[in-house]
Amino acid sequence: MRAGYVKIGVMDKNFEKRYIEARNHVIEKDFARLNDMQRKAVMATEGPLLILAGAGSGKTTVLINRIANLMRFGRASDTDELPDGASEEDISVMASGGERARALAAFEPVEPWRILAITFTNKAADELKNRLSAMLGEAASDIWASTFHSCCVRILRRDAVKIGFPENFTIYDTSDSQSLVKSILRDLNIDDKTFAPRAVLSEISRAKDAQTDSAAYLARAKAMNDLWHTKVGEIYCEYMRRMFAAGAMDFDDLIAFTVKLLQQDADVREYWQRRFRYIMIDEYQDTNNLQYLLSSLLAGGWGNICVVGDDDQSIYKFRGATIENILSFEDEYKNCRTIRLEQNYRSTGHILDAANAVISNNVDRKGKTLWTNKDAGELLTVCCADNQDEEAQYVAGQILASYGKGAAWKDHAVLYRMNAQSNSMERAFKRNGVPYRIVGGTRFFDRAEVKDMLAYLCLIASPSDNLRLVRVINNPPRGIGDKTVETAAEIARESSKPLFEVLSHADGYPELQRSATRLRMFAAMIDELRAFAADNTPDALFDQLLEKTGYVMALESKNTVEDTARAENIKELRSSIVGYMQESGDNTLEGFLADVALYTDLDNYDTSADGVTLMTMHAAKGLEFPVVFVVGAEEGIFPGMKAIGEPDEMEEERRLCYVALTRAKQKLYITCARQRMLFGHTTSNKMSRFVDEIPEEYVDMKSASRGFGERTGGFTGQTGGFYGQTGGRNTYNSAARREPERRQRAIQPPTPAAKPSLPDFSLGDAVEHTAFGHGIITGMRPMGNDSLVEIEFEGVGAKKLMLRAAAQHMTKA
DNA sequence: CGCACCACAATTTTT
DNA sequence: TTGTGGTGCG
Repeated sequence: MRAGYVKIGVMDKNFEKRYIEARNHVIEKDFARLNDMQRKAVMATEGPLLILAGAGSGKTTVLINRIANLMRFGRASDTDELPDGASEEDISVMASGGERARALAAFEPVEPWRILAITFTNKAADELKNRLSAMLGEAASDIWASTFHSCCVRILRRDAVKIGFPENFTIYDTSDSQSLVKSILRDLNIDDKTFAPRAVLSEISRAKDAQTDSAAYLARAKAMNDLWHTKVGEIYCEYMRRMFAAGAMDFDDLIAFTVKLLQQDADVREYWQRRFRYIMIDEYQDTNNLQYLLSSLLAGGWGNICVVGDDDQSIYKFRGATIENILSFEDEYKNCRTIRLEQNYRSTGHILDAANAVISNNVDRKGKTLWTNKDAGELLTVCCADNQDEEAQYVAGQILASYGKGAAWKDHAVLYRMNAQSNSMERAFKRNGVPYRIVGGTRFFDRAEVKDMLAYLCLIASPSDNLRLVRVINNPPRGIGDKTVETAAEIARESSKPLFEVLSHADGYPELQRSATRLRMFAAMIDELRAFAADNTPDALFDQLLEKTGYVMALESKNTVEDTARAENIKELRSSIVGYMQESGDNTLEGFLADVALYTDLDNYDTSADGVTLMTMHAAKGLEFPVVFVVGAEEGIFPGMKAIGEPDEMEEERRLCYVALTRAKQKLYITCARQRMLFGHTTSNKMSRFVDEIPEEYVDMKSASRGFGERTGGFTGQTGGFYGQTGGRNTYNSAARREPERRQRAIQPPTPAAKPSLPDFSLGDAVEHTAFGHGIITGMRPMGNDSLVEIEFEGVGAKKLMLRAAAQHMTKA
């Protein structure tokens, strides 16, 4: 009981209660569209809050509405306090509703810049920002909605000096770190087989996550007499030394140094703790130790920390996420409230039941059961194909049929465990004329040419960046060989001058005599560009850079398809520079470079283009599609080989399965292949245990096999299917079970060779296609033992299809 | 110094 | 099977 309202309380014991009720009523009205649990989460503003949000339960909606609540009503929805001068009249005004009621209900509305919302990906942060400004307008732009990393960069930009870094520190991405480790290995004469850069880096990363600095790491390894770890410790030390010398931080450092800064500097800590009154963290199940420390440090002032997550969707253990953070949140924050969001708005009943059934096999979880108001919907379809090509053909066939019934291509997604599995899918889609888009693979900022140009820009911005210097010094070729660079680097190290300095005065070193002119010219060019950068905007600098370095010229002179694509990418990079300047209003090169290292998401897929989405199950997290195909459901693929026999790993795979299944809104297919060729070897695997974990009553079993249901384009005529008939869908293993039919099927090579004759279509034929409708064959060219046909479809236009595949979905009209 | 050829390995991925 | 990285030759 606070002094402020005691006098009123004495006068009327009920007043306080009635006031709060009226106030809550007003606030609730603003969030009437939420369900009870969601609203509860929105209105619980004070203190630690754990929101366990199941897949598709409207998590982001809750986050956004919670922020809206804070900004409109402050902590009114979650406090017993009454404003000074609260009166009986206020209650009646609030009861009457309207704008005045809302104004009265507000209790210290929160300024937007006091709210921090942290996500993992730029995409999620952008989505949050967009939805916030849609709901709250202009004021939303002052909310800190950012990723862990960009949040840290903003904090570090202010005080990096306090931990010994220049405020314009550069950020190394993973491949920068890799090259740095590689060059360290070379310089220290360490074998890169026993000390694979990747493994070393992940060890360093783990050390950083545990807040073990390089000296401590090395000391401990030495004390334990562990050779491998000692060597890694040495590499770690050198790595940090060079990072520091270059004024660079890697992704882990951004967080580790921010944590360090906050831990050791009370002024800085208090500044931020005072500033952020409300902190929200999305995808909390994906946080690692450092991120946990960061969040609790930032929340240390007001203690208003709200974490949102789903322990069942924790699928990033391999990159350091510790599920313990969410599992132990309630122990960590004793006065914590926990709210479960279990109503799912995404999927139909059977899909949810299946997902629930699968995930219930995990032991280590908070426990949650999704439910829905929707109908049971269609049964899941599980389909076994003979091999991966047939599997892909089946998927393509189902999609064609679905498209034929009016669905858009982009309503469909194909999810696989490994990127390598996309190949067969891609081929099948090409054969059948299904437009598709692959998400993932090599990202824009990982392309060599883009990295090259960025390296130039980094070098211009900071002369001490040896790593980037080495990358571009002979790119395009300038007659400066590795040997020369090596020698120059040696000199630089011994005289402890920046490498760039040595190049500028190359004539002064006899060892560099031979290429001195070339080195000097390179240095002069960079100097010139640097001078240009001083009084020009980054986009102008970029143009200048392209011209001076001759990079694009070198590409154009080659004139192959790849090089044209590279030139395109460089243009794309230019537009991202312009984009940065427009969006941030900042036109410094340093600003752009800092941003770009964190913004790898440039090829964020445009949802406008209509096409089937192909991606890994990991990449699908957070997305949804009306129709989802989970392919490669085989032991050894999914769950992967590495997980079998490892209970923890298996649980993670199962969570991945849960994520995959819950992506589907209306229809879910699970497919597998009896035999699969992967990495050049053919294997035959059992059906995934995850399929077994789905109760049979939710599943329609099918077997995709040549000779069945060809014309219907998807074996839809075969209800029950092979395993349905035998009732033994839980075990198909050609070694263990010996029905002749099965063996025959497994052995029979389902190659086109088995069908030597081409389907009977010829030039000029009118055809009726499941998906594309009526058309005329306007072209036909033999290709291998197949034929490439060109068909002019009415309303759809010309399509190039492979005859064998197309014939499965086509009749002569 | 550039190019061609061979060996080798290959979950999952964001920042 | 595919992509990458290292080596050896012209």
